[in-house]
Amino acid sequence: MSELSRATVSRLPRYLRLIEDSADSRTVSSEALAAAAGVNAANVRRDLSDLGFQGTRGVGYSAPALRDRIRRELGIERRRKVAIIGAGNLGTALARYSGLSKRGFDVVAIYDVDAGRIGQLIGDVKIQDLEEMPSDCSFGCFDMAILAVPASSAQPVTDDLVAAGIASILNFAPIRVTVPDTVAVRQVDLSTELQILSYYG
Amino acid sequence: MSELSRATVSRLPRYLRLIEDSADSRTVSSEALAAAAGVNAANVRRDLSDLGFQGTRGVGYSAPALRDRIRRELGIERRRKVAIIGAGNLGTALARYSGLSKRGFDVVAIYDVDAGRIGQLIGDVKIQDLEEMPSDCSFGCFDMAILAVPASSAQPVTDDLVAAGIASILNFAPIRVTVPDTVAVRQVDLSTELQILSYYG
DNA sequence: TAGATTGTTAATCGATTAACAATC
DNA sequence: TAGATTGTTAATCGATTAACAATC
Repeated sequence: MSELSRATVSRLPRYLRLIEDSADSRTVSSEALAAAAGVNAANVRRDLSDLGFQGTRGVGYSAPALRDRIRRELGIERRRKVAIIGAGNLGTALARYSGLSKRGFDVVAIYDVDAGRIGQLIGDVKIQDLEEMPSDCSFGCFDMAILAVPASSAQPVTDDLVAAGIASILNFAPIRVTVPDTVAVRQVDLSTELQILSYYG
Repeated sequence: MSELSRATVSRLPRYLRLIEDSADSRTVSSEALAAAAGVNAANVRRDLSDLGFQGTRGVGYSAPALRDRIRRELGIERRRKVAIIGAGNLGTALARYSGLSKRGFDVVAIYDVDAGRIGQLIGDVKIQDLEEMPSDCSFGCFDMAILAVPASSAQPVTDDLVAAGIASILNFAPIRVTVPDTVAVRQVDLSTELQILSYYG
């Protein structure tokens, strides 16, 4: 089985969202998916074809079957366990975001170094000492991490996560972190986003 | 003057960051820029050529001149004024991020609807009533907005911003907003990022 | 001159899209 | 059958890269 292109993978969540947000309809057309994702209908058909997912000519695609297929492809056919590192304003905001649960992700742990925060609850998750993070990760409590720490801590924390066997990292710290090829990373940088916007605005 | 490609624009902030973060060196090579941005050196040379920026063979590119050129291209040769809409955990985290100032952006206003928050200070900016936002925007107090509001408010607030003449919107609310073609928008969605990571992780 | 590095070309690669036969 | 919509091809478009002459 060949890999999906990066472009295709980046569109799958948009297709999934349309299906999940329109709970009732049995079928969905490439045209509808295209409109929701902001792409061309031929592009959608190509994407789903690459996925090995077949529709019915004259009818469309089975919405529940497509939902399951995309979830399986994305690896969220079972729920994923996520840890949030850093319980400052950003980490707290991310932890409180209830949409995560709806999309297949459970925040199972939150870590911080501040003794004043450790032990407090965010939702129903207790903030733990960051020192417990590596063993929890090694133990398989979670396999995805969201970095919401200061720039200075981002790389050291990343190194600890990698050593503990993390699979994926979403980095909100304002600095790029480096990892081995075995670990998937995405970086969200506020300044970069604003600079790109500034060009177009 | 033809437009830069989207791919080129998305790399300019990475080149700029390298130069800004290594304050002392007079020249920078395409090889160094490529390593920092994670791309091919030929790609860098093509990008800078598209920008109309010339280096010196055998030497490299003038770092200060390139910095100025990229800033000008991105529209941050003068500082940009940014408003943050929503003073919850996320908005507060974004407002407190001092890196913004270093990258050419000044947070000049923060708005919220919560009477308990209005009047409080974040850094040296006072949280204002959201009702004052449209007139402030029309008056030119800011021309970029960061949305850190709940999903249900994102589209209405966006509509108000558009009506008031906003140039660019960075949307952190977990929902896609629609705007006229005249307005630049970027959406940062936590669930989508995690779903893409989940595929690769 | 010798070494380094740009600027540009041509080739390649990857992604998008129009178009339409297939078929429900 | 008639209308709708997929699945796929071929064309096109956009972006990347190797290679190397130009030249500092």
